[in-house]
Amino acid sequence: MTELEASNRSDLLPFTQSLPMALMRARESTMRFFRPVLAAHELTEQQWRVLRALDASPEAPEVNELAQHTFLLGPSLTRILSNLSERGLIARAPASHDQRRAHISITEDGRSLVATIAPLSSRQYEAITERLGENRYRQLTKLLEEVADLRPDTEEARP
Amino acid sequence: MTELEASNRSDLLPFTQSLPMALMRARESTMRFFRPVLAAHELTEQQWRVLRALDASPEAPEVNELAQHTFLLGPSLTRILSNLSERGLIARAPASHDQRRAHISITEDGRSLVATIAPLSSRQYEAITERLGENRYRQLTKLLEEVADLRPDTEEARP
DNA sequence: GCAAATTGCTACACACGTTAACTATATTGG
DNA sequence: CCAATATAGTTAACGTGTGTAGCAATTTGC
Repeated sequence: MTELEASNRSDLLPFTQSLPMALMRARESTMRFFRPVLAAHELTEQQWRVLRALDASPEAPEVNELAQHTFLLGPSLTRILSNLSERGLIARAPASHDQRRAHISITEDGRSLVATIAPLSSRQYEAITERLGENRYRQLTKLLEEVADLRPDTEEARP
Repeated sequence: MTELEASNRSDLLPFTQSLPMALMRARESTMRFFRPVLAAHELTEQQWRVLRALDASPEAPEVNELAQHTFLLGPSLTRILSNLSERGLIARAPASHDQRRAHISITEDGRSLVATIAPLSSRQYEAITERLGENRYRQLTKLLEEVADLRPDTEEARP
């Protein structure tokens, strides 16, 4: 036991048992599998998520829709789309009936990049699943979904 | 099934089953419990981790040691310590035998802030544990530790 | 001893998460 | 019709993660 863990004046959980911390470290570990693959193609994980979503989408979605499917917030997505657009991996087309909206589509360059990275990415997933075991993997994703659905009830100050 | 999930040209997992995504969303959910508490005192989660670690430490640790215990990176910790120092919540003292090192300690103001927030934080942990059930909670933290210990084996280019 | 390598920490660049403000376009109500 | 409101998206500001580079103090190896 180290010095820092020895005392606990404030009656708090040690860090290793703190759920947010444990989640962050676990995510960090899994990302260590993927980051090298993506970095080799100058992509961040979020950029990759966007490309992957667009590649899988049969039609060009609007920004809002894309944000929901990639779990990105508007401002982040705006930046990511600017970046990907400059690199010619995606394209934007204004909606005909509503000038506020824009349809985002993946370009041929974008598609071939996805096709290049996809198998490498899959291999990393397989590596993780193997090490963890399919049972534990399924167990974990199930628990994570439950946690993701948790909401604080003390939403005071609701107008 | 939505449009984006319908097709999957690249043979990849849908987003909701991607482990890094699931971990991120789960963390996001848990943080929704704590953020209001910390925000009320102008603290970020990382700043709170540092204060909590210092409060629990019997002696003033060096920056390196503190980084390990809070799972923060050096550059991040540097910024956080500057911030907390300006606010008078921590103090730095150069090590006597090695001028590169510095010992970080929590001030009385810092301690009283921790004492104020700690019970509120604990209440949020209890809320999460209750909703999830103690069994699931333990199960989850155990799995997360296993995942956190995963390392990619394909560390090519090892000098 | 003193140059070379190492260590502890900081600075900087780039990207994302979050919140709030802002612009431009559409829609609604009187 | 036109003002008031709502919506889609962007911009701005701040803090953090990651990676790289840098500086100063210390240790090492000859």
